[in-house]
Amino acid sequence: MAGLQERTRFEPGEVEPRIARRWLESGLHHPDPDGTPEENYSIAIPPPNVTGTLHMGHALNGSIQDCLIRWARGEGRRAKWILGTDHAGIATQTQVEKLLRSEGTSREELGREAFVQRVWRWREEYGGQIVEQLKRLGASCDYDDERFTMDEAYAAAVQRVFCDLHDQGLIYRDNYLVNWDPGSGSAISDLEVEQREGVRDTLFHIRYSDEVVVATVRPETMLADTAVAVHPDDERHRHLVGTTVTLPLVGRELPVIADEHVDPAFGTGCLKITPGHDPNDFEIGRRHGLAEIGVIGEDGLMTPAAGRFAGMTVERAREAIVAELDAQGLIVAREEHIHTVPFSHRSGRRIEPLISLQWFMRMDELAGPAIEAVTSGRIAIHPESQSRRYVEWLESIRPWCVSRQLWWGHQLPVWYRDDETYVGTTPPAGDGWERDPDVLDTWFSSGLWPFATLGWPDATPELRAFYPTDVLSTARDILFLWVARMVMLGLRFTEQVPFEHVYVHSVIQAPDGRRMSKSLGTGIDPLDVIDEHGADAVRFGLLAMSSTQDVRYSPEKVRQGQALANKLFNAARLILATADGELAAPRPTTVEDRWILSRLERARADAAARIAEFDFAKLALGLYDFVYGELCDWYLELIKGRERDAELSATLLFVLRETLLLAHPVMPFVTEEIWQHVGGRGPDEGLLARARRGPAIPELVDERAEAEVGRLIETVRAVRAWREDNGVRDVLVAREDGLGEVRDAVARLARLEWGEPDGELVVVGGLEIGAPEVDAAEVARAREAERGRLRSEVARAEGKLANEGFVAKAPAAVVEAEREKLERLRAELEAL
RNA sequence: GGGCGGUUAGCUCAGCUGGUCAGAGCGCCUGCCUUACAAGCAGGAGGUCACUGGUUCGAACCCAGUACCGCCCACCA
Repeated sequence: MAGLQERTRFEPGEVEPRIARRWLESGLHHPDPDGTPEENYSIAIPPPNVTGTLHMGHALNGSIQDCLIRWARGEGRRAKWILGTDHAGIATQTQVEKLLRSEGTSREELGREAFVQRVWRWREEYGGQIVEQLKRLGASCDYDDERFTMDEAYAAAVQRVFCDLHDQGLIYRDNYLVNWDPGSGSAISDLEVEQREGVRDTLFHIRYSDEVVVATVRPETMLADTAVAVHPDDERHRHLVGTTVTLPLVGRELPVIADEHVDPAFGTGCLKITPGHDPNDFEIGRRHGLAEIGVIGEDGLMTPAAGRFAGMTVERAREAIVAELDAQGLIVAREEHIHTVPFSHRSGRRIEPLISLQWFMRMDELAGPAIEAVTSGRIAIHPESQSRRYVEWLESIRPWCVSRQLWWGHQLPVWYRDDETYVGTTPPAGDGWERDPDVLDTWFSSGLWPFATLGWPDATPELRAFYPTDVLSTARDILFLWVARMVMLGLRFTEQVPFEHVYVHSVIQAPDGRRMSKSLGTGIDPLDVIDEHGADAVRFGLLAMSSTQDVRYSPEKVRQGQALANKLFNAARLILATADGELAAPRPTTVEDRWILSRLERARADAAARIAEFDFAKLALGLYDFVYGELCDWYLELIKGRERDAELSATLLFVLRETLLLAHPVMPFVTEEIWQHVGGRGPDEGLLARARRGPAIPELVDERAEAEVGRLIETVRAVRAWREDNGVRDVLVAREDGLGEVRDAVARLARLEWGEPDGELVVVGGLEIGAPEVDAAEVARAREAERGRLRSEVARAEGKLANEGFVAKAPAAVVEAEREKLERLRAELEAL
């Protein structure tokens, strides 16, 4: 390893692989399962899809979680970041099917068993890339204990939960209208449906009888109509209720029913009821006991129930039906209709609602406790505004369709024989049983994530030590899809909340405000950015960008992080070149020592507060401010002229150590690299990642030192600004004015000599400075400008104080402050 | 159709329960190779805080409305 002094720049490309290897070899990320969940710290990573690669969202969330985990380690806690990947049913199956197609074969050709084996093989080969990519980010997950939602033990937990819920009557099989996704050839849950706005369709007005004209954008579904509905209060149609109309093309008699759902103002006020292919109509149908006819099959073709249209595709059938209706003159109007239409989130295909025999999970009984966990505060959601969304969603929760017509996933532990159904974790005895081919919704298995990863249902040491977990950090879009379900299942099966805090982070948008997405070409690959700027820079940048609301990606923040890493590196070089000796308690001997220790103490307290409130942007930016604005700009400049002694060394090394520890959760690589060059580390402190932050020392906060150095800073700045304005570079003579301990420092930084100034006298930053070479007229003009500024400020303050309302109603302290300000301004004006 | 959030310097964003709150980083301008860092240092310019009313002694901050932008939820054919 090269010495620190030979390099003037922090080179992430050289340092990161070396440091990452040391961390991995050290085993620091794999804590022993000792102690209690209260004293330990754990986070279960939102398991990325096995097919996935690292995107900005992962990088942000990884930075957040690693920051929390490393912060906890710095407290000396056993910290476990539970790692694993999700088998991601539809996504993975789709990916492998695509591969098969390119090989000229297909899932069907292979058959189920071979296909599933093929997916496993695919996973061996290509899966889990993302885990390697997390290492690049510096994420200190527990790589020694990686899980997969299809692992044997995990699968057993899934089956167990399914069977238990079935035995408890919460899981049942039913014919129900589901969201059929023609893309994946499976039912999907409500949450996987995206309501797309602004879809243009033709609304056909079709005459069913002299008095009944209905409107629909899906004429082909008329074949499945089983009623016509009108609003019960609709005067125009009330007399029709109880009569029937004849369904054109089919000849079926349809009862006219009355239902509140019908909007009398829409179209003619008559609504065709198609329980088999429309969610609303399905509800109405169930209310009125109507027959449920399915004319569109799961294969996307018209079913035998469609009569002479059977076998046609939906599109063909529509054309044929419209043509026949036209021929009979039954289409009375066509108009363009713009409305919202459901699409599959997975495949992007338009949802085909149809009735299907599926497995469902009743949620009402589970929702209550999950709501209570949040309203009672046992689970805190950050930002708080998200908890209302969570509660409202749970309050109106509907049954969850958990079966999927896929091959890749947890196959249902269900067997059928004739009319018998068997549900159990082991196959039934006897012959003739056939297993249900369906698999479970991926979110069913990931709903068990925080405890199934730790070995549940067995009472493992890991479960005892790390469950419940502390924090669950995630993006907003899976609050319902995943987080709510973990809470429900966690409470049901472990009788504990699965985590105490939910942090909902922002979504990073593309710089132009669009979504970052591969298909839009707006994605930015975090690995590219790591290559270019380093992992510390990316972590800092993403944290600094993060917010409670969505933010645009800003490369400047990453560069700011890179600058900070470099700054830390160089500050360390200076400190280590200046200080010798060992790490020790600080023994401040000067005002600047007391000042930096005071500022450091505040920075540490501030960082702790930011972590506690999940404010990562302020954590990162606060760190930047401390390192740049205080440590480097002032303290390190102040000690440059100073004689080296043991006391200075002690303070420098103390400040360095605590600053590194403070910055480490945000920028682990550069801080670890520096640490390796600090002498006199303790026996357990070979790695910064393992070292413990020193305890808070409130006594280090020193208001007097802060005031004195504050005065110094103000004075130096004023003199520098004045020099710039007047183009004066020479050393100047100034009359010393009660600067006390900081007089020499001011003189050095402002390039002054104390003495009796002669020539033109200027007052700068409260000092009288002799400025021989300055143009007197120029000085006078500057002085006049300053006078003008002060006068207007004085006038403003006077006006305020002359205002009776202000003096009478404003708090005394505010009025007093205004008076003092006025005094000060007047004094300054006087001095000029 | 409901609900939520946003609109502050050229850009990306901070500004807590109203009273030095008009800020930061980047960009821009000026001057510096000052022996940790030129990926640096010092200094500077730049904003009617979306708009319109209101409340208040006082509003970027509170209230109402308007205009854009974004997100979530929703069964109107």
